[in-house]
Parts: sequence; structure tokens; C-alpha cells
Amino acid sequence: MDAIKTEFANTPRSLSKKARRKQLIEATIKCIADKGLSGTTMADVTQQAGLSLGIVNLHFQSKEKLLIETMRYISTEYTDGLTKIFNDQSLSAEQKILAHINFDFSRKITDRNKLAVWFAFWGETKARPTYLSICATYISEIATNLTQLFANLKQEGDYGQVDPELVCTCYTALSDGLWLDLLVTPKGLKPAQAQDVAMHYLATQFPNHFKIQIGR
Amino acid sequence: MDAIKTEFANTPRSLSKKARRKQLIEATIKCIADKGLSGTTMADVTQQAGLSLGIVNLHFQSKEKLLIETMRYISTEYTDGLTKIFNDQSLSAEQKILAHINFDFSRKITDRNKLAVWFAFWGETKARPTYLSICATYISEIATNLTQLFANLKQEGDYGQVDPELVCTCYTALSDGLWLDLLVTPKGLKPAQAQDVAMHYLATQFPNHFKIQIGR
DNA sequence: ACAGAAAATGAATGGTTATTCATTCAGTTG
DNA sequence: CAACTGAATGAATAACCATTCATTTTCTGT
Repeated sequence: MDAIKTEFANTPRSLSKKARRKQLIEATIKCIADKGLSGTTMADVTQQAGLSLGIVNLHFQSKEKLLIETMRYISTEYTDGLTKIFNDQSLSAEQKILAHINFDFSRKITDRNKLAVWFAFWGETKARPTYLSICATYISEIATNLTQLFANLKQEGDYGQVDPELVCTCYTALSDGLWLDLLVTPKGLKPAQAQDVAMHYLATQFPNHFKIQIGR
Repeated sequence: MDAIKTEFANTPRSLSKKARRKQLIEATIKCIADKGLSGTTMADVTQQAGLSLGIVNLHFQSKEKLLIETMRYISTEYTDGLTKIFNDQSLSAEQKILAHINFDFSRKITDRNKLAVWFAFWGETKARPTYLSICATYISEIATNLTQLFANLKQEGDYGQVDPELVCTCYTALSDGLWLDLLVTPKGLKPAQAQDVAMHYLATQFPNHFKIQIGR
């Protein structure tokens, strides 16, 4: 009972340190989406969280560290979701790839607030080595796993021409580019359609496993 | 003689208004790449340009307007390059598409400074309607032209299954995603390899026109 | 060579914002 | 329930930064 209250209540002083940090990170995501990275102030973040001005420095020491933790938060959420799929022993390679695509274009991931945060941080990677190193970590981890899945599929089917590493690079870039589409032309492509586009590419590589629905 | 001096000299007061604006915009690009959009100050930009602090307000009225013009500058450079290719009457559809890919992964476009600027602005589009409307303009213009080229190619060859609009969406997203790769993993993919990846996708759609080089 | 126009300068200004910390407040313990 | 602990507050501070504009410098026409 007490544990439940601690978990879900939102009144001051009722949350654990970890939960309070999460609350502040989520407020930061909202602010970056609404005001841009350059327009987000400590006052904005704390007001969004419904807390007082000094709270960020209490929990994160500085704004810079809050931003780094925010980037870590969204990239961890993403990699954790994919790792769970990859490690699921009950799924075949084909099913894992399907689950992967499904996850890439799920509501949780294609939420425009989060997409705005991804691109804001990517735009700063050249200037901030810390951001770049966070990227480097998740990129290589995902690429290794995904390439492995494509290699498995190649073995299963009759895919002599397929280069798993190339397909991984191509799929990953395609997925990132479709996210951009979802961010900057929200009136255009919808997540489900973006997923169809990604699927269309996989169908070119593994026609025995994946089919395109013509006239999406 | 005088015109040449005006064109190339960099000393104060020797440049036309237009050239001075260009100089400031290019300094802005360098600063955004080096310090991030959120870390770029007027002092940074003017110092980078080797000019005095007040110069930006003299030529652009405000920092906000300088940033908008910077975004317009890189997107105009991109669309102008593509428009020139599309309007070149001496090229076939196939040649235009080849020129398009070549341009997408040329030095001029895959310069990491400029890529950093693209992503920085994309990350702010949700927060700034002006940025979003600049994107909307070039996106639809390019998509119309490129879809047309793919439709032409479809007519030329035996491509019953190909959906030109889908291929356009897919190619565009792929290209954007490969730019991200070039930005965040400079030690990994090189522009020429990124171009090969894009070509690999086109080869899946138009095998009679484009060939993949296996073992890039 | 001179006057007037235009461009550029940079010190000064004023608004904004991250950070600090003395104080308040809520939960816990004996 | 009183003393204690640590989380939270927000006014105050200090640093930062965009913008202004009086002044200086350069260019142009005569």
C-alpha cells in the first residue's frame, strides 16, 4: 500500500529519488519538444514538472547533466526495448525482426516529443563529445544484434545475394529517415505508413519472409 | 579588377551587402557545428567572421533572423543543386537520378558542419513554426520532382511492381538517415560508402538501370 | 582633396538565466 | 510527540548575452 503510493503519487516529497529524477527528465523532454533545446530554461523544466526552481540542481547538479541524463534516458528506453526482443528465446529471427520494426514505429517511439529530442541531441553531437559517445554506444550495440538477425534470415532462406551488414546499415538509416519524416511532416506520413515503407525495403531483401501490401 | 577584389577580398567594407550576409551565415554554420545551436552566441559568430559584435544586428536585425536565414541558406543550396539537375534538358531520367545521388553524397552536401546545422534545425522544427514551414517548402518541391523521375524510369523499363511515390519516400528517408550516419559516426561510414548504400536500394527497384557493386 | 554617405565598431545597457543556500516543510524514529 | 533527517523551496546572486547607438572609419562623387 505504501509502496504503491510511493510509486504513483505525485505530491512533493512522496517520490523516491529515482522517480523524481524521471519526472524531471520527462518534463525536460516536453520542454525541448515545445521550446527547442536552445529555448529550454531551468524555470521551464521545473514549472513543467510542477516543482520549484532549485530542484534540478538538487537532483542533477547542473543543467548540462540533466540534458545528458535526458539523452541517456531516451536512448536507454530504445535500446532496452530492442534488447528485450533480441534476447527473447521464444521468437524466431523472422519474428524478432518483425517485433523490431513494430517497436521502431510504435507509439512509444514515434511520439513527436521524443523524436524532437532525438534530433535536437543529434544536432549537437559534433559540438559535445559526451552526446557523441552516448550515440556510439547504442549504435554499435544495435547494429551487432540486427546484423546477426539478418544473417540468420539469410541462412534460413535462399538469399545468396544478401549482405546482412549492408541491410542493417540500410534499414537503420531508413528508419532514422522515416522518423525525420514523422517529425517534420506530421500531416503527411503516419507511423503505420512509415512502417510499411520500412517493410517494403525488407521485402526486397527477404521476399520469402516478408510481403509488401501493394496500395498501402 | 575591382569586381574581383569585391568578390574575394575579406577586409572590412570591401564586400557588398549580399556578400557580407553570406560571410556571416557561413560563420554561423561553423559556430553551430562547433558549439551547437544552443551554445552559439553573437560574440561567437562575429568573432568567427573576424568582424565586430554589432555587425549581425546591422545586417540581419536580430539573432533569430540570422538563424532563419542560415536555415534558408543551406536548404536553398540543396534545392538549387537539385533543381539544376532536374531542369537539365540534356540528361535522361536515369542520368538525372544518378546526378541526384551523386549530389546527395557530394562533399559540398555531406560536409559535417552543414549536416550538424541540418539536424540542429530539424530538432527545433516542432518548437518553431518558421523552421517547419521552410522544411515544408523544400520537401514537397523535391518530392514532386523525384517522384516524376522514378515514374519516368518505370515507363522506360519493365517495372510493373514499382510504386514511384513509395520509392521517393523510401529513397529520401534513406538519404536523410545516411546523413545522420555521416554526422554521428564519422569514423564509420564514408560518403562514398553511403552513396553505395543508397544505390543498393535503387538497384532493388530498377535492376535494369542500376547495378550494385558487391563487396564495396 | 573634401564633404557627405554608408558601413562598421565596441562600450554600455538591460533583460535573461543558471546556480546558490538559508529557510521551510514533511516524513521518520525512538 | 519531540527531535531529527533530508527533501524542497524560491529569493538573491552573479554570470551571460542580445541589442543599441554614439563614434569612428572607409568609400564615393564632385
